[in-house]
Amino acid sequence: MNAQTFSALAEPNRLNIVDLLLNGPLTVGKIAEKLELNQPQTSKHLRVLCDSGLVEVQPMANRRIYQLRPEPLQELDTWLNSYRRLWENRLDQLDDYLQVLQGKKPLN
Amino acid sequence: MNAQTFSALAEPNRLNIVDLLLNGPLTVGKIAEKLELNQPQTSKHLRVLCDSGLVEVQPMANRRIYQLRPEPLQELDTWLNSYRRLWENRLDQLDDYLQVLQGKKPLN
DNA sequence: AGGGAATATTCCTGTAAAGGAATATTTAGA
DNA sequence: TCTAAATATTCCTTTACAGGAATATTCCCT
Repeated sequence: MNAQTFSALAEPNRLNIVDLLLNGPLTVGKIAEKLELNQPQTSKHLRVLCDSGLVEVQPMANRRIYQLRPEPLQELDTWLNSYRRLWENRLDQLDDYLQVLQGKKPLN
Repeated sequence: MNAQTFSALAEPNRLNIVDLLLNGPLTVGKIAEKLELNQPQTSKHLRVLCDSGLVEVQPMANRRIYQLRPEPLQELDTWLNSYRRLWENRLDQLDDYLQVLQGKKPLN
């Protein structure tokens, strides 16, 4: 797992940008406006997100349109696969408990 | 989504610690040994992981045994749910393409 | 070609965080 | 109680990064 992805998402404004771009691509100006950031900071954060691969840019005349790239998040999802058993075990236990409450299973 | 989780995982040594603890709880000494870190740095990283909730500690006499806590990773998984459609769409498109190759579907 | 809008970059400053070295703390055992 | 092992904390230095302000760049439009 690439730590750079975590590093990019560790900054709250950048996390907000990513969450915002989930609704679709946006220009720098729109991002700055919606998150109440000034333009230079927004550009700088977008630069970091670009470098980490979380975002890509498509020039459209005067504007630069930023949109999400799935790959890093996909890698994150794959990485998480190894960890799911941590809570799936606990959910199994909860499931067992619920079955006990319903009288469907004897208590060990 | 809590940015602190990303912040904790953004440091490569800490990410390695988390990956290592997937195999089971370990003492500070064992972690330091396996990752070739010195003891104070290891303790400091574990402190950060504790503060972020990714890890918990259980004192056992002289030793302190660290183990993973599922909750932050679970939250991360939930957060990722919103993003999965980003690549599932692309997989659907790949699936479509494969069906075209097999002559099962007309090309639009 | 010149002006203005949208965006990127640079410079500066303050702050947070990582690593190294030394030291403090806790606990078991003789 | 004294010692040693395991771990945590502190102090110091260096580096990275975020924000603000100013400026540079790019591109459209007239």
